[in-house]
Amino acid sequence: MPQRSVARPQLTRESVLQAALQLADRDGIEALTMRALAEQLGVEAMSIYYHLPNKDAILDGLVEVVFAEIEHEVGGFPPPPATDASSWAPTLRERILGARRVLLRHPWLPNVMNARGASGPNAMRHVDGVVGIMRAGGMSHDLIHHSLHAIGSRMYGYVQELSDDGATPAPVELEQLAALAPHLAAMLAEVVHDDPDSTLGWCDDQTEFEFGLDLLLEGLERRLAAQPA
Amino acid sequence: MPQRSVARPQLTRESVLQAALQLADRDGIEALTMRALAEQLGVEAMSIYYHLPNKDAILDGLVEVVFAEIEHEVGGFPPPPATDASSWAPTLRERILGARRVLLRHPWLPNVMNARGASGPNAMRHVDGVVGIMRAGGMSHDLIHHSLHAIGSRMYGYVQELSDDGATPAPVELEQLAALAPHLAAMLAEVVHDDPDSTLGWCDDQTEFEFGLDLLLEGLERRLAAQPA
DNA sequence: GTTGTAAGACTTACGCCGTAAGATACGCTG
DNA sequence: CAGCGTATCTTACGGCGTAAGTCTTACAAC
Repeated sequence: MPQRSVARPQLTRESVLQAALQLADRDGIEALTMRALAEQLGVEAMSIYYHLPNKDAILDGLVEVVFAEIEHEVGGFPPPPATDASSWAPTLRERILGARRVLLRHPWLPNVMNARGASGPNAMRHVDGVVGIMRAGGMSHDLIHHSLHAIGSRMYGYVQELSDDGATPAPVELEQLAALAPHLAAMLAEVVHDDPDSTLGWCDDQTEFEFGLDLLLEGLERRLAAQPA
Repeated sequence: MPQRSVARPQLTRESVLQAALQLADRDGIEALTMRALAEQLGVEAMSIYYHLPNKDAILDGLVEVVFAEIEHEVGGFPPPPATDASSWAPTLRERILGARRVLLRHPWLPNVMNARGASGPNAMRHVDGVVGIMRAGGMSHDLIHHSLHAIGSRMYGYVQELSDDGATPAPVELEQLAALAPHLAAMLAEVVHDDPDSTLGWCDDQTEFEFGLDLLLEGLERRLAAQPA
């Protein structure tokens, strides 16, 4: 009846993801169902499956789309080479605040990342940029590693420190990673190598948790000491 | 046929919650469906609804059950009166690590709290204990307020700093809260009062976010300075 | 032109989910 | 024995993700 004219795609992976983003922003992530998404696209639900294999792929795609938005917000993921070694902290601060600005536009995203992870290329390059900034400031890979855990909640707007596995990258994956995120790959290579029993769970979650906790407690003690009596 | 003998309850709110806890721990939170839970209890799904109004009530109940477990782990929520004002940080540290020990046994719980919140009495008394510890250390209510936001992710194993509303308690609720969580209520009374436009969203999320972020960045700068060259 | 092929949509249906509505079995009190 | 409240079961509905198969169209080869 509606006289659909061609078989050239009006539906694409990109248009689906963009519609999904709009729908989630407008009505919340729980309103993002295959049927609702199809309706927004003027199409039947099953038609989406030609372009994306399942709903999880849509969620993963959304994470990547938002990281692309973050990249634009912070002016590109490979940060400009630092001219001043002491400027790493303000640089990092601005980068994290920029990411937060984007996440505030998509407040449902942290939950999606929490459920599905954030291991696409854009997310990786974001982390890589952070590692690069810290590296330019003179931090060791080991300290950077701890720092990533500590600021994780600020980078992503959430944190799940209770993960049961550290998601050890296989050596093969590590090579692929090097092309995409060289700083991150270098850090992993060194930190994993240092740990003799690196079969799995190469992060000691308890240690990382206490590292971040002590950072905060020390800071609070200084704030307390500076408090007007 | 199975000759169920009595109408005296074999099912209770408590037995349902305990079975739900077991099921979530064993098979993950996504396996916690009304039908699976009923089967575990040797009962039909709809029978559960006599004791709990819906599934969300079960999730809320689980949060409270786990906070009771935390209370037991840390030796009671009203912390013992501090003998030494400088001991607040180690006391708080131990309390947070204790909570983490419990959350590690129920790794699905942070996600539930993220989705459903943690506003039951046990959760409130937990926060109240933390406020009490900080208060005994000499912190102002204002500083305590900031600190709660900063350590939120450590207290709960997660953080959702992107909430859109600050959940302003109505004055009536505040009275009820005072009975349950006096330290927390005192803090809220003061902090909310200080803010002239306290109609809703009395926390400035951006300020709180930057407070916690700067705590971490300063700490990392000190770690970097202490790093062997 | 006719026909083959494959892209890109649609149709139908299945097994899950939470739960509304109501029926049923039992013990207790009059 | 009648009636009532309690606790459980039965049935069914609408919505979910998606497996399987079908239909329409554009285009290339003859």
